[in-house]
Amino acid sequence: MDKTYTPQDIETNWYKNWEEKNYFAPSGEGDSYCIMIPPPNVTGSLHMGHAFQQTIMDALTRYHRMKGHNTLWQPGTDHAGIATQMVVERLLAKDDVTRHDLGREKFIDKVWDWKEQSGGTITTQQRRLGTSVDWSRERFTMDSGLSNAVNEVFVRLYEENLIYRGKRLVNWDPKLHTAISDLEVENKDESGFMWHFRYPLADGATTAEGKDYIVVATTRPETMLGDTAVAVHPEDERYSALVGKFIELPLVGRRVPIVADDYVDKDFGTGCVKITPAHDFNDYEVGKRHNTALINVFNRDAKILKEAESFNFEGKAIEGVDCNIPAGYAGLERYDARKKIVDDFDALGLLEEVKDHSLVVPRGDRSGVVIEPWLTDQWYVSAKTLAEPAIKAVEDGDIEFVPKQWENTYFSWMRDIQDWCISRQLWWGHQIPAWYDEDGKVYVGRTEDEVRQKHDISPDIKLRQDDDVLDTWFSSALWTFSTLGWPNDMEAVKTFHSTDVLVTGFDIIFFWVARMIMMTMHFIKNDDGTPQVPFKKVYVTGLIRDENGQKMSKSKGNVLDPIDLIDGIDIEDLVTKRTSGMMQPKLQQKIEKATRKAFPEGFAESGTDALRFTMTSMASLGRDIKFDVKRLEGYRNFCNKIWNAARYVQMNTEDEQGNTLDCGQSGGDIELSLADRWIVSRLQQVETEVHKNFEQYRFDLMSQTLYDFILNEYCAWYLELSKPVFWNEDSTEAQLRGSRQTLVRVLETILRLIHPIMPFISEEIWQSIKEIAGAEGESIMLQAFPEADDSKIDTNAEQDIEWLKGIIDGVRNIRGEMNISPAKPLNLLFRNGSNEDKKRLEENETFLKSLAKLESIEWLTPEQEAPMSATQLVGQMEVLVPMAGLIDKDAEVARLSKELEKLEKDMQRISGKLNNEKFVSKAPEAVVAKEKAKLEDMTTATKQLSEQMEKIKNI
RNA sequence: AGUCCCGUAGCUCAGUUGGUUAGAGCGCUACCUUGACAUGGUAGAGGUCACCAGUUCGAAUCUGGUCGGGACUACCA
Repeated sequence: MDKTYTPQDIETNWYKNWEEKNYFAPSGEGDSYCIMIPPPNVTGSLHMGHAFQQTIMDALTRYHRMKGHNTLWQPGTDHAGIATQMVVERLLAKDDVTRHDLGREKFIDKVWDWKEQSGGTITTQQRRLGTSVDWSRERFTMDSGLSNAVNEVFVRLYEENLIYRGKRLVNWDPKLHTAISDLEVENKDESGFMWHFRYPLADGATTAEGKDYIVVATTRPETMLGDTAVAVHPEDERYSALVGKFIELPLVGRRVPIVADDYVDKDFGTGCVKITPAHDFNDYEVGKRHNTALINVFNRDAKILKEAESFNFEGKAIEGVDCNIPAGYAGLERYDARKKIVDDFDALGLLEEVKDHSLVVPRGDRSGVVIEPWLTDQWYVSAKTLAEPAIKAVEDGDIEFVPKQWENTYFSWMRDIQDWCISRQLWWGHQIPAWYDEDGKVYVGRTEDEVRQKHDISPDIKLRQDDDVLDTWFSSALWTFSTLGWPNDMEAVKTFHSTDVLVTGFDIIFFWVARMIMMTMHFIKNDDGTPQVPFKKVYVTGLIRDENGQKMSKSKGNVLDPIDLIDGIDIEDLVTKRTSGMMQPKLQQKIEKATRKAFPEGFAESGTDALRFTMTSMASLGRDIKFDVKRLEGYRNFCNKIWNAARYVQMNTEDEQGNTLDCGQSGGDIELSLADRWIVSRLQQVETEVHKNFEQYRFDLMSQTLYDFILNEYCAWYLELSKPVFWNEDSTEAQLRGSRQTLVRVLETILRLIHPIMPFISEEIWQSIKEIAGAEGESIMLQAFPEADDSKIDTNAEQDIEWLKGIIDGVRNIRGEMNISPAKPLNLLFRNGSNEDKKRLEENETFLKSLAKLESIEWLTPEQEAPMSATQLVGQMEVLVPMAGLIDKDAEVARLSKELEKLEKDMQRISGKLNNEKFVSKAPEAVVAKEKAKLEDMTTATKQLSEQMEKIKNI
């Protein structure tokens, strides 16, 4: 092994080796265990969230593989309809070409070209993380197999009347020219205005107050061109006489009825609401109840039409409705139209008031523009039916969320689920398998041929396939079974479905998790016809945030690239990376400043293992993670520590020529030291703990357990305790063999324990010690995961070590507080010890002398006068360090009084408890006994220490 | 408006069914190049567990409320 730990030297090599040897593929033996990767967007690159989630998935995968399961971690990417189309369009725009110039087919070819060239970015990056996914099974949502599954699902749902087509209001993105689902709309608080308009009453009607107009308030004046009613509350006395009468819509001149509807809030504004059913979701419902027309005034760019279009609620165009658009409006963009409407009302004296108003504005999550509710023909999945069993599965515990509170989120959405608009007016995606004849009649089938056959359509009748494609999430919803070969090849489905756990973020519980549950349960059934869930557990991770708790985003310039943390990056490159492509110089400066302040030196190389360990150590449940680079540094040092511990092991299991020494791998007498028995005992407990942590998805606790054991027990104590054995010329062969064997086997077990989290360093070290550890095999990743053997738990050894540590810590404390050089050997005196103490000292004198750096140890009899000493208590036993020439009197007095003060405080608290009648009578006996024992110990300790202090004071 | 989460050391966080001397990492202070490791070691300082009330012999932990921070959903034109 090299003297220094350099992760770069080992990581990529081992990954290549594993992948080439096909270790990631399922073994074909044992119970199956399967995780489906949440398919990253093919346009994407690796971010901290991926690193976090994939670390967890890989840890689970490696753990189960080592436990002997037939383990599959299924990789792949999704085609990201809008995002990908936008990327390619942007590239084309550089050459001044639009997708319309190319036409649909050529454009799609371009997208595939792009995918071939750049779509692999994220999978290359994933390999750097050490992910043990089965690359031979990699899938892409636009692959023929998955596309086939999409078609199949669409056709079957249509045949079951669970997919339908209709003219409805949708969330229309006027920039991208496509419908989007309600989930893709981000509602943001923004400030705007509330305009109060006077609408003149028709036919000479007047209000109760005698006015010849009523006042409506709106935040979107431009929609008034499409008003088809004015609504008031049925119980609003101010207006009850007007219900059934009309207003005359200003500018337009249309007669519009006044209707009563309890959607209206009497107390809000004037209590009168203009109703524009074709441009507002609430108004749509009101209009429907009163059977008004739907009047659309916008084109797909959200510009005003020359003439409005009228429809009924069946979506049919209707005649006889006044569709007049006043002069000067046609072609105006919606905000220009708004301004003109307001100006025109003002000019007519109909603008009563303008107020500042904060409102919620819907924006497209991709385009960022304001979404327009717009009347179009779209395809929908009727979700209610599908949601029912999906809700039940979680209620019954067939699917469990970890942590559980996310089930609330899931239920609240599912119980009020809306139909899902699945058609998108894009080119990149799964084109909807529906065909229209020349009369516009629709036929749905897997292929055009199937449609013709089924409906007996002669070849000379022209059929045109629907132009639209399906929402990307529609194909993602099939991910757990489409990737396994459904519907054609069911073998892998039978083996691996239901999958075991889904690891994902809460941000896509609705988008993906819920829809996957619905689709899967509808299509995948057990032999007895009961639905199969897509996964049994959903482990919901927190979000990774920046050092200030902000969400990471490119536009904020606060993203961390996991690869930069692994490889390191200097500050100049980091600044360049974060500010490149920024349009605003001001923002650029701000980001540069913040970056330089947060990371003045950039990042040092940490390696994948350290990053992964950092991820798991922060993975507590139900909490976002403020990523702290300092933690990463700490765990990089931890890796270094493991590396050096392994070097120590190697140095003590080889002679100077590099020949391996006898570690008992081929038999021979073995004698174990106290330290050996202790570390083996502790190891069993750690193993049990790690299994438990995996079961409960407590990767943070697992990391803590491993960190603590490796650093504070194996390295800090055990390795030190092994030195006296190896350095003692009197050690027997059996003793040497015993300690060497323990040393190397515990290390080997540690490596297997950390392997799921730190695959590279564990493999690298394992390879160099496997033989002396008596292990066989090509790779640590195929070894068995350690299982605890309770018969190796040795309570006596643990207590003896505690005793030993107590003395050593005591001496170290005196050295530290008294400023005695660690190099100075001390003469130690013991007094007031029990037989147990005496026995322990006899057995462990060499350990003590070596670790506490002692010259000599002597017992004093109780009556023997001790020289002036610094004192520590171990139980009742006094450990004395004579002061002559070493110890400052005042310092020792200060140290003792500090100690006494602490004791006093504790004693007060405890005796308070014990004097409480109720505590003694009601608390469990064991608790009372424990408190009593404590108090007794403290009383003796106080007595001993204060006597000691008096003596020193009186010198 | 509703639902949920969080508030523990200077910072980032653990603390599993109520009983600990409330822990870890980083940072800080002092000392130490000792034959795995200065990417190290040893010792130390640092917390009225946001606040109030209640349940209990006993509360960081359970209940209710207050304050503060955050997330999601739904929104009144």
